[in-house]
Amino acid sequence: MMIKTLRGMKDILPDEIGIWQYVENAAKELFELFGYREIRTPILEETSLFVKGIGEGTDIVQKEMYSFKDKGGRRISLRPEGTAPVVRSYLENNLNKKEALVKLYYIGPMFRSERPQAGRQRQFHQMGIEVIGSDSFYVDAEVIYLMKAYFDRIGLAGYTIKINTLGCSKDKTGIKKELTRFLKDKTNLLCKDCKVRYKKNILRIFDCKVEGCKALLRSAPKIIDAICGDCKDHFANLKKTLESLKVDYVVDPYIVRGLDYYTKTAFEATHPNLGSQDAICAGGRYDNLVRDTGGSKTGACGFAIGQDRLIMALGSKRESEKALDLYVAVLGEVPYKEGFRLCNGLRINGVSSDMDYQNRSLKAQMRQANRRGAKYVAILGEDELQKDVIILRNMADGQQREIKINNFIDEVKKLKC
RNA sequence: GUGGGUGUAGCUCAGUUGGUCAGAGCACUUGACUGUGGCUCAAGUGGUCGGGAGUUCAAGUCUCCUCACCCACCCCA
Repeated sequence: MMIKTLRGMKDILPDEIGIWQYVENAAKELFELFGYREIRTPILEETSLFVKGIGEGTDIVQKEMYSFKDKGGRRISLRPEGTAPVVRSYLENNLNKKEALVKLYYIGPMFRSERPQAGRQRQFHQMGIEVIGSDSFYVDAEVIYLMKAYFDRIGLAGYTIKINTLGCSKDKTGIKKELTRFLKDKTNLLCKDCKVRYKKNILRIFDCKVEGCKALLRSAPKIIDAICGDCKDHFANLKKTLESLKVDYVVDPYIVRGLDYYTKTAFEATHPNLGSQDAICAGGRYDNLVRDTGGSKTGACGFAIGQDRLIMALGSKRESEKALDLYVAVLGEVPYKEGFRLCNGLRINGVSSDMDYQNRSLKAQMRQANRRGAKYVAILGEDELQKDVIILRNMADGQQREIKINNFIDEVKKLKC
């Protein structure tokens, strides 16, 4: 039996790499215009980093992490997300000592051992940004604005930005208590999943799609009513700032991020081209993560774009096959030798060129040149070699002319300019 | 982890109630055009019908098991 990729893991082939390079290059350019600098952290980390950061009770930690012991008996995990590693690196390398506010971005693969489906793989790719070192709502606004600016820049249309606030950690525990009290004698009305959520992560009940649960929650205490004055102001200021930046958003009081570290602002962007996993980007503020990872209390905010889903939403396949400048067609042993030398000479002079390595007929070589999108074909056979020339054929109009072999590379270079 | 669906050529897919069912289109190779691409025409190379058991004179087709993929749930980017 042939060895195949692991479940939920995919090869990205040359024919499909174009769109990946496009979205990555656009991200790098734009993120840097906004003052973010790239950081690359290891794919393997100590398991405890994620247990502390994402939350012990979350599904990601409980059932989705690729965790194992290395030869030294250390418990390590493939990273399931990018924020905790970035925060770890921020602290380990004392980035906060160099600058009060640190703005970072990353692009890379993440791993979660879930059952694959549309828009979900076990190895997936995220492009994320993190701003560490500020409590200001302007940071939240910048992060959301950058997300929007990025989508616009790559030509993505039809997305929806949803925002919400979860309150500070004190508010979060308060809401959980209130909701527990409210649902205490009504748990029998909840769906099967929500009964589990009631015990495990009660805020997620807000997210339930079952009608009975939705109806029940209409009379439940609202997060926005339960949060403190500071958090209310923060959210109000954020909304005002987004409006001044002309960011269209909807307030969705039911988005509740599944990672424990989120506080205050939570947001996501969804797109209708996707299946049921329709979030292409999600993020928010995480004011406790730096402290929980071993640093001092530090405000922070960021987002992660699901690159695989983003590409799905974009739909278009970008041509990745670069057209060849010139194809060298040869006939015979000696011309082959000379053609090979010229072909390589062109390459190091900035002219993309290639040739046949299978001793095929001229017809076959011409066909190949056509398929490769070659603008010119150089034809070299015994006859030409005797005359010390090479035929240069323009593939667009079929015009041919002879060029002295000694001048060939220079002549072709001129055509490129 | 739990459901449902689908596995036939490199790709997209036909294949009737088990009995010329190993097929088509595209792609690829070659030729028509002895050293010149695209268009046309012709020929050709591609398959343990996902894998394994079973029923039968006979299985791509029926039964069971298994694997993979897809979709959905949980959860999430």
